[in-house]
Amino acid sequence: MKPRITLKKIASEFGVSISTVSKALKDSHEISEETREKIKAFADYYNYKPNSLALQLRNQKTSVIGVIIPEIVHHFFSTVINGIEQYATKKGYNVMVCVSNESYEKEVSNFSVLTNGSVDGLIVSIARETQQKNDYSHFEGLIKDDFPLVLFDRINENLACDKVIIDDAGGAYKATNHLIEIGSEKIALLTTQDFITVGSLRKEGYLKSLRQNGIEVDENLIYKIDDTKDLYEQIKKVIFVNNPPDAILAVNEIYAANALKIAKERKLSIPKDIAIIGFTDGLISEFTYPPLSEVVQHGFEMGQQAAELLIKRIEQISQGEFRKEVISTNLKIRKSTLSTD
Amino acid sequence: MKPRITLKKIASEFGVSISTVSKALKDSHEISEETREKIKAFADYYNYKPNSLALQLRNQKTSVIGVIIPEIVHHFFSTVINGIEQYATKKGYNVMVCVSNESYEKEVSNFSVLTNGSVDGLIVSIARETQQKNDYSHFEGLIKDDFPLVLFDRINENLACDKVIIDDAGGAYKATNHLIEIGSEKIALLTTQDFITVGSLRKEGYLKSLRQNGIEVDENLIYKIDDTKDLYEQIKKVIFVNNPPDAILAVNEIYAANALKIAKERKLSIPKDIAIIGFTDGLISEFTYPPLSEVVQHGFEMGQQAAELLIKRIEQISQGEFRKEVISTNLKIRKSTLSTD
DNA sequence: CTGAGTTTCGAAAACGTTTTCGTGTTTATA
DNA sequence: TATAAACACGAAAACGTTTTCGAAACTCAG
Repeated sequence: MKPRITLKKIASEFGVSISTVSKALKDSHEISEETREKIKAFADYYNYKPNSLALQLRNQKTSVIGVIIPEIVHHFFSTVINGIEQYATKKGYNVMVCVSNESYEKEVSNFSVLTNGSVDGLIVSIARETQQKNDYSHFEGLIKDDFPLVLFDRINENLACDKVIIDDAGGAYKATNHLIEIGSEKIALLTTQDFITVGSLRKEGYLKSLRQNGIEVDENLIYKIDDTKDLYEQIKKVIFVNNPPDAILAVNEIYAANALKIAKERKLSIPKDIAIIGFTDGLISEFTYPPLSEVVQHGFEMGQQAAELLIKRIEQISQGEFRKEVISTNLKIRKSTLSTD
Repeated sequence: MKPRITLKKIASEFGVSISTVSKALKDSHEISEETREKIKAFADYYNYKPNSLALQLRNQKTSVIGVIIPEIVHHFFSTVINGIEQYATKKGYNVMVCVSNESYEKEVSNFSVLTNGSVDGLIVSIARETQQKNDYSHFEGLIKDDFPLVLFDRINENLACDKVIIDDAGGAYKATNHLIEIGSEKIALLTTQDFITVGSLRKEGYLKSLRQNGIEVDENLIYKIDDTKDLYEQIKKVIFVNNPPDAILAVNEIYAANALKIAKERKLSIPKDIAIIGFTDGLISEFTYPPLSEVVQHGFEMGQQAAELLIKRIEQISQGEFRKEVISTNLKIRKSTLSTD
């Protein structure tokens, strides 16, 4: 690669000092019209652009925000990134993305790479393994130094930083209410293991709705899916039983889509025999048969919010007092819960 | 944010020079055991880590690779990023992602932001608008300076740089052959507008298969979908006609899924009345009813290949002679083309 | 012609690091 | 005891930029 042209080279070209060149290029009145013009012409010709590393070092500011997510091949997370990216770009920031791959160790290593001066702040959604280990020392280190940090979706309540979550409990509550309204009585919940915060929050919303509607909670109807094992087999056990549930609330799209598929394999009519609704963020729901009703999670807004909170921290527009933004959900009713009687 | 600790601060703490501290921390034999130990202990206690900006500036190397993609909320592209990220991480590089949003202007601005010293090289998939305008001056500027650059998927043949594409023509050829084998005679092609290279390559494969099998090409069966307009309405015109095709090859998953949905709305039996296969990269195909057959594009491998090519350029392992890697596709046959007679 | 003011530029510090080279002190050897 | 070698450290340059401050040189009024 050809070395880029620098102030020094331009300076030596004209036998002037570096400072003169710098000022000339910034149209400083300190430099004579004549000198200015010739320097600018030359710089222009050689397509001079200030080296951003040098600027970042001098200004002690990178204008880059780091994002660490558990996976990137995931509609929800990529939607959030999109929101982050868009807001960041608008504010003159760039985005550096790292993937923890749900691994504690990779998350820690991402932390150490990103927080050595290369980014002004960090937006993180916590890896599964970290939630499982319940070890947040890498976060605490940053927090101690007041490093700008925003958590989203997979958060930890005890960490002192800005957070943005979706209204998990509320969404599950609304969805369960909806199922009850259409006449469901035996509603199974397909949720994650307990240590995944969003899973347990959604479970709470489900429980709240049942209680309010006077439906007794049956623990046997609550299935905690292990994401590291075969989903299909686990969900099969929900539906291929003697007395299957008449409705399913799934905490994500994949669980819901699998449930739908399996229900059809069991020749159940949907939603007549079994209604299905999922927390869904992707494109699957629209194209299943019947299309899946969903709790819509507004990932894009979430990303924007996260970026806004972070940038306000970085630029010291907000100080002290950490905020927790809750992105509300809404129901999109499709044929999987809409009985067409 | 608390300022991070630097060599200078450590030096002044012990009344030694910066160089001494630097050497001590690197276990240089030049420094006495005693001095070394106390400096290391102190640095450790204050969690010293070298400022990466300073290192990058000094070493003239950022160990960051920039990626510019048209969209990020897109299964294929995020899969590619995943491949890039994984390979890059393995080689000690970080990834900076920018989204052009299919816009020429944003692509150009991404270029100028990323190529001012903040990345060692660039991996790009060209924006739709750029392909339409056919203006590649921003690429040519980089190429003139031998800036490490790799194009993937949406490439331009005339640009002198490394490229990695999938075997678009081959995939379409295989898919069309498959449709013919199962007895289809009137095969519609749902493709993109001509300026999208992958679309036109896939069309070529389709045409080749038809010709080889002695089927006359009917231009009326080739539908060029405009992505900026309503897909559903456009695809409806393919199927809600007097004599609908008995097979459809779609150049992406969304077209295929829509076609499937619409065919069912028209009460066509799949694959009996109409077989459908798509170039698909996402999760939809598995969950439609019937599940969609697909030409599998190996996005992850593509990302890895792109990263490998780029890093070899950056590290001057490869020089001159640009390479063009072709990632082969394979067919995944599902019920949408598998007649179960 | 002198003093003040203006114009035009350069030196140097600063950001944080690494590395080469030099220098002073101590130790060992003849 | 003189000399060489080993040891322990510091100064300074380099990466590329911005900015403050100082200083020449020039202009102009009195």
